[in-house]
Amino acid sequence: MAHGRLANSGPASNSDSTATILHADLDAFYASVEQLLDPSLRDRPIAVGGGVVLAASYEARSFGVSAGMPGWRARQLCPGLTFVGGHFREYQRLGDEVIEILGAFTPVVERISIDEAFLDVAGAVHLFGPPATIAAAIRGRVRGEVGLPLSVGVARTKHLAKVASQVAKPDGIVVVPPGAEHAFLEHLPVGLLWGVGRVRQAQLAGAGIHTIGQLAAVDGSVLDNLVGKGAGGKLGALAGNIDPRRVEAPRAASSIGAQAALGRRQATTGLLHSTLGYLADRVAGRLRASGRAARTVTVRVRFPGLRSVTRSVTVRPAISETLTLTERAVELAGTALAQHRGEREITLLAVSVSNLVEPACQLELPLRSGASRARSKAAVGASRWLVDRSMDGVRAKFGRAAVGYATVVFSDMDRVPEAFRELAQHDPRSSE
DNA sequence: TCTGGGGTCCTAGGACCC
DNA sequence: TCTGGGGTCCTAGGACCC
Repeated sequence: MAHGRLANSGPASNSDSTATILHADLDAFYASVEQLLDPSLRDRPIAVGGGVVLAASYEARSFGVSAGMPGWRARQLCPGLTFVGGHFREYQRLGDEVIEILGAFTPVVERISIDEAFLDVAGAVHLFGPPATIAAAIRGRVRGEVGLPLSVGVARTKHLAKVASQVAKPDGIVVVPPGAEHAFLEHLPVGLLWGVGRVRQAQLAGAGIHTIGQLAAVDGSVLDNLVGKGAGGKLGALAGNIDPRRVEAPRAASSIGAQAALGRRQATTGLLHSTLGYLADRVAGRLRASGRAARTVTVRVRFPGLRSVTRSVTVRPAISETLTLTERAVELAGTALAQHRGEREITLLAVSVSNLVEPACQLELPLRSGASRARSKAAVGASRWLVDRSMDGVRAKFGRAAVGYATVVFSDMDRVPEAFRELAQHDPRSSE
């Protein structure tokens, strides 16, 4: 690193310009947990996953193996690679333990995924010392009590703290003292900025922009033309270190979805019904558990070659009934497929709901005389909702498999471990 | 032989309203 | 007769994040 590791930020002042934002990020989390659980895997190139690499140990990364890579490609790059199945419940448990340790230093913790969180330690320096000292103490406790390597970035803003923790990896601390921000960022690659992925990195590289310093020097309108207006403004602010976001409590999710990879399959009516039924069942269940209903339903159909289309519909009243969601999803998938008749096979189906609202009172059953179509529709909705609620209750006691709609119970969609689906939801509120 | 599951945010065009 | 401007909502797609 051009700027090395700034292990010391000097004595902390109590002024507003002190860097008190920490970003704590577990290193190669899934892979590190596997190496923790099975000592024979330590110091060896391993990957969690199978068809796709979910996480790679640093030993594997040195061969070029990285998360998201197809399994066959990873084996090509690293012939000695060991694949491990994945202990998803352990990931959740150990991730929670780490977050608990963070909470011992400050209540201002914003968990943003299973393995990383922001902290603002402004109110904790009197108890625990300067931020750099707190960062070191956190790392020590996580290493000692949980057994996992954690990297920490310390800076004045969240975004900068996150960049710093990436620079600190593996297993390090980087402190960016106030005033040193521009020097710190100048020679770092643009890809370290939040919001710069493969595509934008390539766009920027095409314009000769490789470092954050170069990006900060670019005129705003030029940047807008390069990567689009919204992204351009954001990137400019980030590169120029104007980033006022605070550490905050997690919000409720604004969408809920589920998907299932199918391999290559003929899009038969039977496949559509069973798969969409299964997915709608998962989504609607979580929707009801959150006490909300959805106005917008979206279905995604993916074809070979990762080409995908989405179809969505916005309805009123909002829905949370499994069968109603299934019907909308089947209709949408039908529309999408009718518009892509050339496609013989599909590789994935996804159902998601958004536009989430507080449900209207579900128990008003308009069952009096002369049921109009609207009224009978409402009655169907209400009775479906009651059936769903009683199934939710049974499942809460006896597990998902205890009861369900026939197409769902008999579908073969549980190839993906339930624990992985639960983990992927990573709803930060669930582990308070 | 391009793969897993779960999300967020942004854009652009069109419908529709005043 | 069809011109102005502004706003909201909806749909489809895409980049990005873990």
